Amino acid sequence: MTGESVANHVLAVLRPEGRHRRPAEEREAQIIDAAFTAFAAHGLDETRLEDIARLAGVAKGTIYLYFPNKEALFREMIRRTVIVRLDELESEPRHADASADFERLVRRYWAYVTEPQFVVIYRLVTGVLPRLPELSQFFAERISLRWQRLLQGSIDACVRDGVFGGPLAADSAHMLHALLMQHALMRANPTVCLAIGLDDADAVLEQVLRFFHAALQPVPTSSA
Amino acid sequence: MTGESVANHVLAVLRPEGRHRRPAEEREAQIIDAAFTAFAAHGLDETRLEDIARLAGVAKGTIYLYFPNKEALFREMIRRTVIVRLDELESEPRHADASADFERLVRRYWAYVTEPQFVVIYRLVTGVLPRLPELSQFFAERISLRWQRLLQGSIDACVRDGVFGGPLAADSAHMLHALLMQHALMRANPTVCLAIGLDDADAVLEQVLRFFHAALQPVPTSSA
DNA sequence: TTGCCTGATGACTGACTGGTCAGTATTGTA
DNA sequence: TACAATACTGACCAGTCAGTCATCAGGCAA
Repeated sequence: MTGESVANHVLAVLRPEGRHRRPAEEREAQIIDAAFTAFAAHGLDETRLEDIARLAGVAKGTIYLYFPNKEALFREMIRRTVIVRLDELESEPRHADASADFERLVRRYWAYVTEPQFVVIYRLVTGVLPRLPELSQFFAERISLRWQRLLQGSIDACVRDGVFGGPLAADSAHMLHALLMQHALMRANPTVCLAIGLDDADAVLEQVLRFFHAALQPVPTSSA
Repeated sequence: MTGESVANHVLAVLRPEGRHRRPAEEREAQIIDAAFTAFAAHGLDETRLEDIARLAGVAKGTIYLYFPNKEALFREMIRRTVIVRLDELESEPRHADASADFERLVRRYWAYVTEPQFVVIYRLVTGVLPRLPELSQFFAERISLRWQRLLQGSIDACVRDGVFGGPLAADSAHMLHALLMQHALMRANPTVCLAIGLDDADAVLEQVLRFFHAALQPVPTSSA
């Protein structure tokens, strides 16, 4: 999940499966992966370091060779998971057609918040806020605000192209963000999902997009 | 916070401050109040039973006379806080004017999710989901779905009165819910709040309402 | 006043676990 | 082969805290 690099893979293949001398990066990745799985399943406090160690195929003490303590491991796990995925997203190319670009951006965002991983991280961070308030800021800057800026830029371009209009378009990214994010979170709850039919992720996205387009119609109805 | 009843207050005043013989209900309320404060500040795991006891002005053992264990206390605290507040909301009267009714309902909802208590409970529940999954269902049914049904009913009435229209109105409560809920959650994050100017709760609500009205304009622009 | 009843107390216990470190296994080098 | 270097191990320790229970004291009936 934290995407072991090709280099590490090569090393891993060259070296025997022996328990020693595995490259530090690979070890760290192993531990981070295990930490994600364990924390996702049980939360920060209910996860035993020994469980993470077992999952990583490593002794408990080994974890302390790479991370000063449990909290630091948690923090680093969050940081890497978020950063790696943002890097992926940043590599996405831009187009000239504002409308198509907007569509692609929104679909990318939707895919991002719809992945199970996202909800897991969101829950973990939310649950741990009183103890690690700086994570809140990190999350806000790295995800919420960054995305909202991207979206607003794309919306503005669409306004220039006449795809969007009306008095609300100038500051509507947070509306779109709210719609997408909240629907992604609702989808993670089976009770809600069943009750209001959010099973089909694509259908939900279409609905949200229709709604957003309706609110930002370029030609106001009451122009009189 | 859990709203000590007047009857309990009277009893409390009549009886001396002595450590014994306080009515059971009052004791429970004391403990629940203290639990809310403590859990809100530190989360489920980082809160010591002794801290709750101290806050409640009670010995640790006393808590076990009223609640079988820490988790049950937590669960009961959530349940009561949510239920009490829903009861308040249910007592709200209905009007004949659909539009005014809608406005009032939305404002009531906004006030509800905007209160600090709501975000606290939301965080606590979110953080503890892997351990207490039934809370998720409880929360969904008691808050999300219940509210969405109320909102949809009001929206439908507005459609009948010609206040709302268009093809999206029939199933738009979850859009409104998403907008309100997510903005309430964003407002709880100072970083986001500062960055996109959500300080003024009233202004945010107006913005959301304008957006929602724009999307559900009764006269579609492209009727051709 | 006496003595029982019962709610309340808080010192205590035992299980649990984050973190440590002396020791072990493996690799590299001479 | 001998020795050095070091990644790794896991038994252990010390601190923590949920939950228990012997004891206490206020209330009340006789």
